[in-house]
Amino acid sequence: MTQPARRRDAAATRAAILASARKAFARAGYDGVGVREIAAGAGVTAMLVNRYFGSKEQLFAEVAADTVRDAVILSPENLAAADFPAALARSLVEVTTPGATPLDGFQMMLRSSGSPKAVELGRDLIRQGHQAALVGRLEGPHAAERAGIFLALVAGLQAMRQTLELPSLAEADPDTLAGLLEPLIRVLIDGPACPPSPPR
Amino acid sequence: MTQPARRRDAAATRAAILASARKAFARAGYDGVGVREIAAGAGVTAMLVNRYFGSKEQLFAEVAADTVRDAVILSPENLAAADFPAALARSLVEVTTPGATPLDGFQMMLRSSGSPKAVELGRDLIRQGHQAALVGRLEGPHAAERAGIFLALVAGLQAMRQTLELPSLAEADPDTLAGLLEPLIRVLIDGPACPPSPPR
DNA sequence: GCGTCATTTCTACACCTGTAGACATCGCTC
DNA sequence: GAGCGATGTCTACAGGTGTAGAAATGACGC
Repeated sequence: MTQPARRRDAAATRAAILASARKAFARAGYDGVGVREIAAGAGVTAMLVNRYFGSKEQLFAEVAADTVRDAVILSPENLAAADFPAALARSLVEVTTPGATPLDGFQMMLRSSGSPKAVELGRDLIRQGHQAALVGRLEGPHAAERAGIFLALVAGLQAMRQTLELPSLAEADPDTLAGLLEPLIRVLIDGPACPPSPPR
Repeated sequence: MTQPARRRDAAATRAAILASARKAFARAGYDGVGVREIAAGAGVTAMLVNRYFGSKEQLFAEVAADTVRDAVILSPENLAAADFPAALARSLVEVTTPGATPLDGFQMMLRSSGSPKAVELGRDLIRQGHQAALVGRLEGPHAAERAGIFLALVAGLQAMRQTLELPSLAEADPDTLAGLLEPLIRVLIDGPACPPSPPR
């Protein structure tokens, strides 16, 4: 199964454990996966996991921090996009597509939400990572709340499309979905442009 | 601790177990709570739970079905409201307020999303319960997708406000939040009224 | 008052969990 | 080639899980 090419390489082993853990945590959540299973996915023994990361909890913390760092929705490209709402809508659909799992961070946190420690960790990571980046990009009042609503939309879509696999969203046409989401996000970012006064 | 008033009452005992399970599942998710804990909350023994419900899984199924039946967002009053989007926004904020837990169904499903069986159950319940009701109320194209997006918004807000307790949403002013959500929901329900062509 | 059945509890069993300590083995350096 | 530290495995342990069967205890009808 696991290629025995790497015989004794601490860095590679560590990375293999991290990768296996990330996949496993995203699939089953903190409580849903055991250390032995993670270790088997990396081709090592359970004890080695604790030897490298101290404990399952610390391993989870490291994985969670990685997922936040690798986030793609609020990437520099998107944050600098000319049409910010459109870029967000497109990324949002891509990132929550059932098959692909480029953004496993949110799903991992949602699936781990039964564990208080995982929740606490996730709150801090999301606040310091995603929310801060988005608030910096928003203008107008209630930036924090609006950023939070956007993050809620991300989390909810992820939950409904990837975790719960609600058919109407999971099997929807990506372009249709993006087309429906774009005006929503536009309202959230630019404000309800139309009722008070037609801009431009 | 638990009042020994009820000595031998099958119906009351069953109800007590259901209530305890509902609270426990909403708090910690399917995997996060044990049968013994649920039983203790109802003042009985663990075995009685299995005797009444067959297994932990069947107990969860019954609890989940109850929460869907008791849902309040898509209540008949809201579905018949003159200003549908406004009513939804108001209920949405109420229902996802951190302290109160009137809608524990979504939170329960989110917290239980590590368990495949719980997920499958939740998908069917949400589809047959909430989504069907909302689709029936929507006009225009892509009603299923739009209903799904709204449900995603509900789930996401619940996750961010009650489960993760993201400060910018959990501690936000309810009226501010409702004011921000209303135009979003309006776009989702009435369509982007302004750019293409004023309907009606 | 007593039999009888529903209601409840006790004991127990495999199984799984995260983690600790002792042991083995590989690979580099001198 | 020998030594030695790093790297990895084995065995084990408490504790917890859901669940099955047997035993006991209550309440009701005759």
